[in-house]
Amino acid sequence: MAHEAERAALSAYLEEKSLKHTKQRDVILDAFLDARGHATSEELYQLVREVNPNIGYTTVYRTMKLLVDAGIAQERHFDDGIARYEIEHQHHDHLVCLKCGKIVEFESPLIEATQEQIAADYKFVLKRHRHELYGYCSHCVES
Amino acid sequence: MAHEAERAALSAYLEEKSLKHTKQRDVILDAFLDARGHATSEELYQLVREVNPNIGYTTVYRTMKLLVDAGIAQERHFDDGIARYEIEHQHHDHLVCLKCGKIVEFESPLIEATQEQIAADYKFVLKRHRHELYGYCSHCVES
DNA sequence: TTCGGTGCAAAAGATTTGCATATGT
DNA sequence: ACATATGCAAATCTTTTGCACCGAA
Repeated sequence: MAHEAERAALSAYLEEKSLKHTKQRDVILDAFLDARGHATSEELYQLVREVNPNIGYTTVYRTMKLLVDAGIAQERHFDDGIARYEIEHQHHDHLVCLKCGKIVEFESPLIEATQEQIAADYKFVLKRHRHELYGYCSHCVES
Repeated sequence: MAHEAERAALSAYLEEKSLKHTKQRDVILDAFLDARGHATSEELYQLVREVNPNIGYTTVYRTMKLLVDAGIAQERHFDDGIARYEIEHQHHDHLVCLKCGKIVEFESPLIEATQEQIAADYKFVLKRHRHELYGYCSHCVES
């Protein structure tokens, strides 16, 4: 069975908070991890229903919120205003294709450093950031 | 009367598209320009009603969409998911205070250049970007 | 047995749309 | 006159909440 690290993280969080370990939470965690990031609530709901059609929308929302609190998932809003979830990991930003919707992650230490400098200039204590580049991917530019 | 440039731009756009020049559109344009950016639809609606209480929510939304199409306004979504409008201008990004909501604009040619480089690396043709730094402003850090 | 969890339906908040009426051109 | 604009109310869309019932510990 895959996803051991995240399963363990979830179990630890549930135990710490005296919350319960349910099969719905397992199914949703699996769906989220299988989706490999950037899945919307709707997409997760569909994936989850393939495994267990009795799980409701509400539970998907509530569980994703739980995973965010547990530090396993991160919620993001791109320009369409719909929430997407990705596996929590630091220091990366996104390129989004305006035509096909493809999302590519990138990292730039230079940009990271510059952000810190800018925050310092304005006397802000930085907590997080959002950096998205929108354009057309090589495939969509040609067509 | 202020806002000549934007008024002219709106008139030109209306004429070009055979749309009509109404007093509602004037009032909303004024409210938007007076707000100096980052106003929500709700805030614009309130401002507009001070001038003319008969103007409806719908017209504010429709007119802001029109201003966006005309290239006068730009719609942005920060992390709260509510649309905010700012006067169209290039090359700037935002620092947002997580406590008091203060929004500061900044520019960084270095970051701009790096973005172009990254897009090129991934063979993306860049159209626009969003770059927001979230943290605590100097005032809120102290309290 | 006891809380927390689930699922449904209903509520909520932001934005959009249908439609009859009003108004620029 | 005619086409577009407006304002209201109702509809949408995404997400949240209330509540009775279910199930993990």
